[in-house]
Amino acid sequence: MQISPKYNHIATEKKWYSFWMDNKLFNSVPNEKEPFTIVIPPPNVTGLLHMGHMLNNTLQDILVRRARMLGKNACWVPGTDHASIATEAKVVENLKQKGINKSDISRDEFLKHAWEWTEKYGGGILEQLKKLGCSCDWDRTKFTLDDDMYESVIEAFEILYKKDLIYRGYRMINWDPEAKTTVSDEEVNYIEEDSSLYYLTYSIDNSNKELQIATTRPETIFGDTALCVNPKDERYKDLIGKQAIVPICGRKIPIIADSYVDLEFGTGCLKVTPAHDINDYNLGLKHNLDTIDIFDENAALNYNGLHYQGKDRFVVRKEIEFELKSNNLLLKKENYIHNVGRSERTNAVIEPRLSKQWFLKMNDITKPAIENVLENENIKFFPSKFKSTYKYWLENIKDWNISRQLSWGHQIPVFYYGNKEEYIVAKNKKEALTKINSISKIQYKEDEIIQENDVLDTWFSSWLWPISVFDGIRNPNNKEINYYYPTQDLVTGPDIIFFWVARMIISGYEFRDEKPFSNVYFTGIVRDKLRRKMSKQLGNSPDAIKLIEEYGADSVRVGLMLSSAAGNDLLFDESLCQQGKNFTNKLWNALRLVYGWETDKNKPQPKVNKLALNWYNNKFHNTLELINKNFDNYRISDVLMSSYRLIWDDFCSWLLEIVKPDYGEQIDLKSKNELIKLFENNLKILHPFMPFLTEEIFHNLPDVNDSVPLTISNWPKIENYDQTIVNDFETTKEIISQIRNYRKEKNISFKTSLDLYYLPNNKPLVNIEIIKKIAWIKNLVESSKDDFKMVNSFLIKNYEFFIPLEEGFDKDAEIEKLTKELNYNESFLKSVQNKLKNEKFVKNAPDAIVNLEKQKIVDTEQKIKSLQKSISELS
RNA sequence: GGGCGCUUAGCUCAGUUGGUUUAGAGCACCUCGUUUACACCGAGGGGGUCGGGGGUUCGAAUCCCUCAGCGCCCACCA
Repeated sequence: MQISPKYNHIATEKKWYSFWMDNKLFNSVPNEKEPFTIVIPPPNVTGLLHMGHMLNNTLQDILVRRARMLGKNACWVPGTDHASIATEAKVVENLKQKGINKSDISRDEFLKHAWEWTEKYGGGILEQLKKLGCSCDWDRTKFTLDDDMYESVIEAFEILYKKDLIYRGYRMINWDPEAKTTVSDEEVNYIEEDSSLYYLTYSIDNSNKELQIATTRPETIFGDTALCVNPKDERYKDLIGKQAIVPICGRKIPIIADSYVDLEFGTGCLKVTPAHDINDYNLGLKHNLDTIDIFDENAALNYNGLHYQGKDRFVVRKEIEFELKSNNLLLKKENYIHNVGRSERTNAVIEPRLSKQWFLKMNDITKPAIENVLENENIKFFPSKFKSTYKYWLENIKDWNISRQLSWGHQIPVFYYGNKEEYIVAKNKKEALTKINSISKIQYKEDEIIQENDVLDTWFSSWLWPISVFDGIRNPNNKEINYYYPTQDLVTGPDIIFFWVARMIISGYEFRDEKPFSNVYFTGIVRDKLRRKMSKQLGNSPDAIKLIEEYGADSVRVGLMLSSAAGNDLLFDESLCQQGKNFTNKLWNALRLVYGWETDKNKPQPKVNKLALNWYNNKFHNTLELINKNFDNYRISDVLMSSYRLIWDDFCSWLLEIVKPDYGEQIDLKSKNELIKLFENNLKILHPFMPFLTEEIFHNLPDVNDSVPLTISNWPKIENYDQTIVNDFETTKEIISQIRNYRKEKNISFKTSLDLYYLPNNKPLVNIEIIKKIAWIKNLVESSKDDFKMVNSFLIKNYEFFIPLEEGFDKDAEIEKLTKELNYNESFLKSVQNKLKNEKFVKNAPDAIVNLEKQKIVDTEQKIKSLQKSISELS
């Protein structure tokens, strides 16, 4: 059998993913082993895989695969989120195209459409994650609107309601007059727009005085319920407490004082419209003002708008400007630029609007979330800098508005009866009816009670995710939740630290009195080379699946991980995938090389091989120690880079080159067996990053025992290694580099054998056999300087080596080179000597540091001596 | 406006609680090389006064102050 010269990632990935699935290698059930659990941040059910998902899920897969190899019971729970706002928007849009208006159909009909949509487009993202190689336990796949998940959310609402943590109250929300729905703060874009500032005149009751105010919204005067000035403003002091008359409508409103008003802005006098501005609303609350709503759901004026009733607010703005002007009530109009909130979806100008909403009291339940992250580190953040963001939010936490005026989601389990202001909380209508009739004098019929129309904020189901996927809300003592909870790692973006991470921590302690996870790894945002966020509009986001198809999943994974420190943005460029692909090519060819070797069972192991293999084994465990440490600190990019260099440089460029038999020669059995073992270990540490390629190579290694697939094999155990062997080999590399450099400078072919001379007082070099083989050294001659005319010398650490000169070398250039080096060493020596002359240094610095400096002097003096000799020799 | 953070080689970033010679890596770049694993390669090389200034210290990329530039989050001035 032959190994294909090119690695076929398409066929290989398909083959191994099926193999892993068929053998249920990713499945997990509670057992006696230590659990390692990750719950996926559930992507939008109808979403498609983008670069952010790729980064995030690659990381999770790396952590899960390593945990599995460490012998833990690894369980990665996949699933999707119903994403109420986004999905409902898509469904509404789709219906619109079919000529159906959401407001014309019943809730049940709408939900039917929404489910059809979800079934048609849902779950695609999970299939894409399989292409990436994600080792989720797919039998555990959850969707936030599955019956059991739905019930968990309703149960959680009930529990919190019983604890008196949920209440109904007013809140100013963002109203999209075009879509006729509320939109969340996140869906409002504030854009700087040209506008006008109108200066209006209000007359004062029982006085001939007038007052000027500045406003961008003259059409809202119908909702005015006060004028407000700063109490320190001398101009208006005498007017405070008097009544002003609203232009056109003639209503009397109080003139109040509040330090909120900026003396410098406009006229220093503000008109207060509590129904249509959040700041005015707060002023209204503080000063007990009336609230007059002047708009209907289209943001046209209602009956409060008098003769403007039925006209759109922007039409009214123009017409009222004319009316005010003709009545001499418009003093002036200035150009003005300010931020206008527009709906992300319809681009309509958002109207702030007062509305009844449901809230969760947050202040009472955040204490453990603060203590366990900030005071003790029961939950660790990587990087830890996000702790300050987290802290700031928790310390300034506001009650959570959990209701959304949508249909797609968990319908709030509140049932109204009687005057529709009375309500109870129940799991369903039947239970609600029983409850109501047991407390009410009147006996209601089923059609006389109405369930709250609103659904819960999507995050209200997400915050329960680590608990609800194991059914820990409904059955708090079931076997699964007790085994898998708390989970170990959470991998997510810092953009949802408040929406999701903090709330999961809060809910974990609230519902289970236990953290939801031990570590949070924050990824950065994937950007393009120009640091722009990847977005559909810009079209700068590569097609994730196309990348996988072109480069292979392993190459893309490596590309993503090469430069992704926790919390750092990833500046993605396809060249990163190319680098990943080059690495797969390198590994594939290492396999091809080893695969092609013929073995001689009777050949004794050459000393060179023994030295090299022993070195690599030590180097491997030295690096493995670093890798394990970096894994523990979630320095995943560093892990990959260490592995990359270990395998490319140390394994391929050094070890394989040394052990590689000469043309026509065979390799001895012992070397080959040892090498295969080392190769296998390399594959293991790479497996979490490159699962497909490593599994494929592993099964193709000659004479390997591959009865256990790499995916469930054991992570290499650290063996004691000898640091001096590792260090000595570094010296060896340097010497070989110097010899190569010498050849290059002197234009000597690498095939030409050289003699290498060394001084008798040199310490013997352990790896001299390797130097001879790799650097093509014919003879190693112990010598004294008098023996030969020296042409070049190179000094590495404490060793001195010489190569005899050919005829006709450039003597002056050689002297110049040596003199340059001499000068450097002399000035270096001086600086070290000065340091040691400093009594304070010698007194205060630790002995180890001082000794180090002393050693520097010894070494440098020796170098200088040798350089001086060489120069005089040449002159 | 309030809060948090960043600034180290052309680019992306390490630098583990101040001390291992002259601050590291990957990529990119330059030179040479098609040798039977790999040109998706090999060998070699150049490149940084650690954003500016000041301070603490025997010693600062690392700690403090200050200035400059950049980024993110929250609020969103009528």
